[in-house]
Amino acid sequence: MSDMSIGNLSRQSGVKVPTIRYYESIGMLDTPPRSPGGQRRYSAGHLEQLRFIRHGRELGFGLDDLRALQDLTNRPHQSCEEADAIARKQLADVERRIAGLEAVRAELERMVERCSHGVVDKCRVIQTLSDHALCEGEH
Amino acid sequence: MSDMSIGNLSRQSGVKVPTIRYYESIGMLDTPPRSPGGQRRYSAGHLEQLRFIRHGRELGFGLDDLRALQDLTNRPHQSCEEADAIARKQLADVERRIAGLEAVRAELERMVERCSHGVVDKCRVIQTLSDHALCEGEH
DNA sequence: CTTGAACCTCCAGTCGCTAGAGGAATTAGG
DNA sequence: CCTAATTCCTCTAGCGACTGGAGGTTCAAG
Repeated sequence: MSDMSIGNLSRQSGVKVPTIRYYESIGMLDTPPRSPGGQRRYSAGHLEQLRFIRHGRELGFGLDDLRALQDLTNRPHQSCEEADAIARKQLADVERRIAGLEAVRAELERMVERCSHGVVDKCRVIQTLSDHALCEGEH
Repeated sequence: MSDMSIGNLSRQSGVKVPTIRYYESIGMLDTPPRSPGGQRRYSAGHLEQLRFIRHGRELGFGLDDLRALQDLTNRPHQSCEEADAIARKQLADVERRIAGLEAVRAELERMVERCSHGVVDKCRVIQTLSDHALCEGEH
C-alpha cells in the first residue's frame, strides 16, 4: 500500500490529482517524500488523511474546520468538546441551508406549475421573477 | 424615481454597490447614462432589471440562466417553453441539493448524537470522519 | 532502450461577488 | 459661495475550493 504515486493515491482516495497537489500546497495534506526523480511518493497514512478530508468535504465541512478536526486527532487525549462544537455548527448550517432551499423549491414549484405554456409575455416564470411582490404576497 | 445614484439604487434594490458595478461589468445590467461628472444615473427600468436579477439569484439561478431569462423578456411573444425549461432545470437542481443535504444532515445527526463527550480518541465525530466505512455500513 | 503514460511546475480560469487604495464629484450646512 | 462630509469613480486583488492547460521530465513495461 505504501509508496504510492499521486495517480495511485488519487484512485485509492477518489480525490483528483490536481486537488491532492492543491491540498498539499495549502498545508492540508502532509508533504510526501519524493522519488529520486522528484515525484511524490505517498504512504498509507497519507491515504488515510486524504480520506478524512474527502469525507469531511462530502459532509460540507470547510477546509478550516477540517484542519481543526485534523489537529484534534493528533491530541487524542483531549476532550472532544471542540470536535463536537464544530460538528454541531455544521449541522446547524446544513439545517439552515435545507430550510432555505425548501423555501426556494416551493417557489420554483409554484412558478413551474402555473406556467400556462403560452407566450413569454404571460409566462408565470418570468412574471414571478420580474415582480417580487407576486411571490411575497403568496406566502 | 429616475436619476438615482448608485447608492440610491442599491438601497432600493437591496443589491450592494460593488455588486451593481460588477453586474454592469459582466453585461448583466444595462449601462446607465452618466452625470456631467461621470457618475452613474439610474432609471426605474434599471431598478426593475436589478430586482429581477436579485430575485432570481435568491432562487439560486446562475447568472447565465438569468441572462437567458432576461433575453426572453425582450421577446414577449415567443413561447415561454425555454423559460419553463430553465425553471424546471433549476427546480431539479434544488431538489437534488436538498436530497444531498438531507443525507448529510442525517449523518451529522448520528455523529453528534453518538458523541460520548469524552476524549478525542473515542470521539464519534472524529471516528466517523476517519473511517468512511463506519458511515457507509450504517446505511 | 524505446515508448507512452504519468508525473512535474507554474499560471490562469471558474463563480459571484467583496474589499481596499487613492482620488474626484456631489450635496448639505453655514 | 465655501467647506466638509459623504458618496462616487477606477483599478486591482482576494475569497473558497478547486480545475485545466502548457510545456517539459521521469517512470515502468516490453
